[in-house]
Amino acid sequence: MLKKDRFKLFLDYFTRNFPEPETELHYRNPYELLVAVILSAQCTDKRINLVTPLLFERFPDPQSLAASNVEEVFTYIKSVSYPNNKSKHLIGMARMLVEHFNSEIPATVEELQKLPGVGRKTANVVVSVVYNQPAMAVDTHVFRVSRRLGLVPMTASTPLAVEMGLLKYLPKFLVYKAHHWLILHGRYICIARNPKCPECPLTSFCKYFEDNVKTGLLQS
DNA sequence: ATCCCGAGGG
DNA sequence: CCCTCTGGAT
Repeated sequence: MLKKDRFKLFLDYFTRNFPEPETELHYRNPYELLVAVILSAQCTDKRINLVTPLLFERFPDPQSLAASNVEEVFTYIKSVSYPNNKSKHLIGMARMLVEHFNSEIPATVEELQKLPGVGRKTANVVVSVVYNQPAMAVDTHVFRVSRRLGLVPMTASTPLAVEMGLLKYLPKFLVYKAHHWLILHGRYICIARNPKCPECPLTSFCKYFEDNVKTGLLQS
């Protein structure tokens, strides 16, 4: 099956069933989104939403965060994954924002990636959500699901390669939604181990299903 | 036990 | 490329 057709079937299904997917992270401005996304690595959005209200009350802007220290920030985020690393990242990020970016959140992936704790995935989420750019953030779900479905070639072995492969076929106005759709599918159906192929609505065009399950080599 | 919308360092 | 960071929910 041609990639173009796989994309069409994928987009049609989710457009019909999940027309308006949204970020579950709570935020009120670009600064808060950036902080929330940095915290969200290897952690559920619900857990992040539990700690950000107090965190944002104490540190409402980059200046207040930059003036603090890792020990204090740690006390606010100790219940999320990697609180030590993330405290350092948040302080370093805030200080760079104040010193080099006039305390404003950069609008390009390149500039965002200069910030401590901000990799390509986080940068893509920020420009996508805050600045409405057609950027595809490739996390573990997007990476795995895109490859299984056959939306990108198996030779796309890095997040960047998957990102480029997806952008090549996705209409710009659907990039943001496709990101959430791939995550939804990866979280609830196309899970990492023992994907729930029997309940999957996309097996008619899924490459993983075609290559593994359909032939009977894998049972799930 | 396994998984959560990763990033930095070696 | 691999390793480490590291808490909570299920």
